[in-house]
Amino acid sequence: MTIGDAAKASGVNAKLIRYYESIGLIPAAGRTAAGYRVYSSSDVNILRFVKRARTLGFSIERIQILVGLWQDRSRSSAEVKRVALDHVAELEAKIAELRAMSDTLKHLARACHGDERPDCPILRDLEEGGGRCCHEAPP
Amino acid sequence: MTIGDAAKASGVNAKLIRYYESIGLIPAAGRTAAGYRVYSSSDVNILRFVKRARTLGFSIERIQILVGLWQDRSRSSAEVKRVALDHVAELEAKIAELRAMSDTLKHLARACHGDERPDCPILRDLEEGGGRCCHEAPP
DNA sequence: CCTTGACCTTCCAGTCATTGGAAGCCTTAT
DNA sequence: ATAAGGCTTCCAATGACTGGAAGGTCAAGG
Repeated sequence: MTIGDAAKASGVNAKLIRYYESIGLIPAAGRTAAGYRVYSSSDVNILRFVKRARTLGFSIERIQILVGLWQDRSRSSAEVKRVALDHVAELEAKIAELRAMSDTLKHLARACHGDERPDCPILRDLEEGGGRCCHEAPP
Repeated sequence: MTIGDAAKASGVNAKLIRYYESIGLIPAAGRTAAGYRVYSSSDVNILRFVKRARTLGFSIERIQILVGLWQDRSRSSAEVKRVALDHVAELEAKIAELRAMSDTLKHLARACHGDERPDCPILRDLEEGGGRCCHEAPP
């Protein structure tokens, strides 16, 4: 299989396969006499594993660890679970951060007339730093 | 005010202030005879505006627009609201994406014993591409 | 045999919003 | 006079790709 075939079979872009090889995420592929990379079906399996892990938002660094555990027959499921739960914790933290941003903005947007007049609570919040809110009593 | 004073007053790092100037997000500061940047309190206000907008997750590109609308006395609040709601839509899309990742992983982690044995549903999912799930009947 | 087109190769640059460092000038205090 | 600290510029790196240029290789068709 050439890199194009491996790309089709794995769903990972040929360019990205070369990149993954260059950073050491996947082992260096064999070569033909002309220098073309050659892939086996087990190489494609690794690529698919990586692709699925990226879909679940794992960083390249953690995927390195997961691939290592995957290949290690004497791994403990506890190790895998810990890597996964560390990632879940990061995802939840990010979600909470975005949730707070979105809720604040939705609140401000609801208070904004959205007409031709210039008066706008959204800009007022940005101007004042969002320190206080319409629902809070002054100190 | 020097750039260090403006940084303290606005909460924006001096390095970042220079960067914002270099990309044209904020107007170029005046200079002393020796070439030091000089800031006024209205410059600090712009920096605070930018900082607050970044805290709400707006991209630099959208902040350019928001700063423009903020300075424009003949703006309509509808324009501001549209920029804000576009951003909210992006935030919500990102949240949904991360939510799906997190839920899938939490589900897999719950099914994982997390002990010394190598058997692990998380790795099985990554191997198989997550195409099917333990709750689904085979075709 | 030659050309065309579709592959493959490497290397370099750009994305986004910062952050870090190096080398050198300016100001203030001792 | 000198030391400390702040200021200046420019270059490089981050993560995870993506794009393009310049050139080598391969199979089919004329």
